Amino acid sequence: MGRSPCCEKAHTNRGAWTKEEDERLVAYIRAHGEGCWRSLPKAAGLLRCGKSCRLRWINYLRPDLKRGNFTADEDDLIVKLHSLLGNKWSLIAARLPGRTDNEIKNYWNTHVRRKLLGRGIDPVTHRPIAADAVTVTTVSFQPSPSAAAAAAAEAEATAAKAPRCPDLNLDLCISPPCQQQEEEEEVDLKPSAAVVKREVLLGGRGHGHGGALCFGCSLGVQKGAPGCSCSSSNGHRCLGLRGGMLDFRGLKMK
DNA sequence: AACAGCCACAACCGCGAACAA
DNA sequence: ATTGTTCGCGGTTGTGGCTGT
Repeated sequence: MGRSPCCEKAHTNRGAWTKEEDERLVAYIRAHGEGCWRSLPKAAGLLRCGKSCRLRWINYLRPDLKRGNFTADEDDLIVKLHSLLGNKWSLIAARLPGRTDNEIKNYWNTHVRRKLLGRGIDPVTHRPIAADAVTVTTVSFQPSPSAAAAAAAEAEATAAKAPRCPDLNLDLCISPPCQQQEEEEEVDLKPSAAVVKREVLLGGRGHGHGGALCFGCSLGVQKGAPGCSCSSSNGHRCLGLRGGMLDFRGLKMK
């Protein structure tokens, strides 16, 4: 059947946005709010596809964007979150107020990656490059809770032997945006106000839940099972993966 | 001053998930 | 249950600016 194109390319502008286009887009969203990107360009009088408008708004025009250089704290947090989440830029961005996934992705590829390589750390595995020849345990998730628990146990055992990020607390809790999470020794994962608005995040579209997520839970361990220390009543839908388990990096880091 | 190479970032593309009909 | 549409994500590309020769 074939996939229908996202827009009629023949009649849309492409490339860099002009100031006028920006102004039109901002004015329209101020007046009508976000949403229905497909019809937005026409309604706003823009010769752009909806996708392009969405990107432009999210990555550049949104009023809550921070812009400017990344701070050392942000830098550090990006590294930690990347070691935990991999290339899940949207999830990482959700924890950095005022930053977009695209911005973080670019920052990672241009600065952080190089910095880690310079320190002799593999930016993919977050391990010393020389140690990469040693076994790499792939954590893959199965629907069976017991298998997931086994995977979690294996992952924890592996982490104990060769932590991917030595200063990373693997009992890290990742909580939905509205979650108050102030536990000791936790990475500060407070959400941005902008992010709160987004449904996606760690609860899936419109399916957020209020519990904190422990590392075991994020690996697919059922609530209450050994290895789970979170307060969620929904053990599996951690990290927004509604239909199944988080394929954590076997879930391969590309 | 002109050119080449590099770098950073904005924008695009393709795919999968979610949702509606 | 199936099919089509829309949205969001991650990878990749294009381009403008900067620096060195």
